[in-house]
Amino acid sequence: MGAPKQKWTADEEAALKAGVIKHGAGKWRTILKDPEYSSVLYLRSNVDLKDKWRNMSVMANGWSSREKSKFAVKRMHHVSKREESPLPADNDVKSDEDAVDIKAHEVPLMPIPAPIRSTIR
Amino acid sequence: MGAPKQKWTADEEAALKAGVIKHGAGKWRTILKDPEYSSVLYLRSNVDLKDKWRNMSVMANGWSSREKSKFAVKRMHHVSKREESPLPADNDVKSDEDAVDIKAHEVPLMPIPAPIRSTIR
DNA sequence: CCCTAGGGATAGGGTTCG
DNA sequence: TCGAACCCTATCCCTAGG
Repeated sequence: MGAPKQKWTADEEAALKAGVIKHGAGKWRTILKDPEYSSVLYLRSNVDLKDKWRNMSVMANGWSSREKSKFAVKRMHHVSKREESPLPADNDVKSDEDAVDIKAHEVPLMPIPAPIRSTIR
Repeated sequence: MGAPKQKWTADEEAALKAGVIKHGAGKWRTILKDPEYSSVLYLRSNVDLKDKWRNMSVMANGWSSREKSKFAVKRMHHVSKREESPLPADNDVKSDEDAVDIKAHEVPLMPIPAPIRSTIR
């Protein structure tokens, strides 16, 4: 196994971000073929770009973290949810009231030239 | 309180091992859906199988309880920038250094039928 | 056939509990 | 303190649709 998992480097993320700004989100193959970024992203496939962008977008949305202060931690183990319950009655109250601190990204994570996508699939 | 942690039984371990022999390591979902093992492993998730296999593998790898180098694990967050140079001279040539000297087990711990990892990413 | 979007599975690090 | 069991999620895989 040469590369079990290729972690994205900061350079690659920057190149992807720049590529999206230049060509637009969704134009993965175009970004990949741009000689400006191909030198950095040549290890990645168009699908990789898509996946990474999805992940970055999710992170930007809500950090939804679990790193709470030691206070107000009601994260205790519950009863066994093993036992194969057909009903997902698993109501885990996360109740995050944390203030989502914006990372102050100089680049908006979803520029998207023109999302002609009106109909939600 | 109930069962915070479900210890693996010998039956489950045997089923897991058999499943890996039959379907290959990494095919956790496939093993789980195999009716041959689902009767034993139905309490486990595919992630559980993966985790357990990891533990078993670690055990098999030569575990010296001896006083070895305990230099520890000063693992600071060091951004492993295995950055690729503009010259594609580096092709991730990771030779297998694993001298898998499995002798104590009749079952190889990594059979892996066929990693379809052929296409360069 | 190639590409993209999306869902789902896997790998590996981190955390918790005994 | 350490390890087994469990959690989190970035990355990878598979497939439908265009």
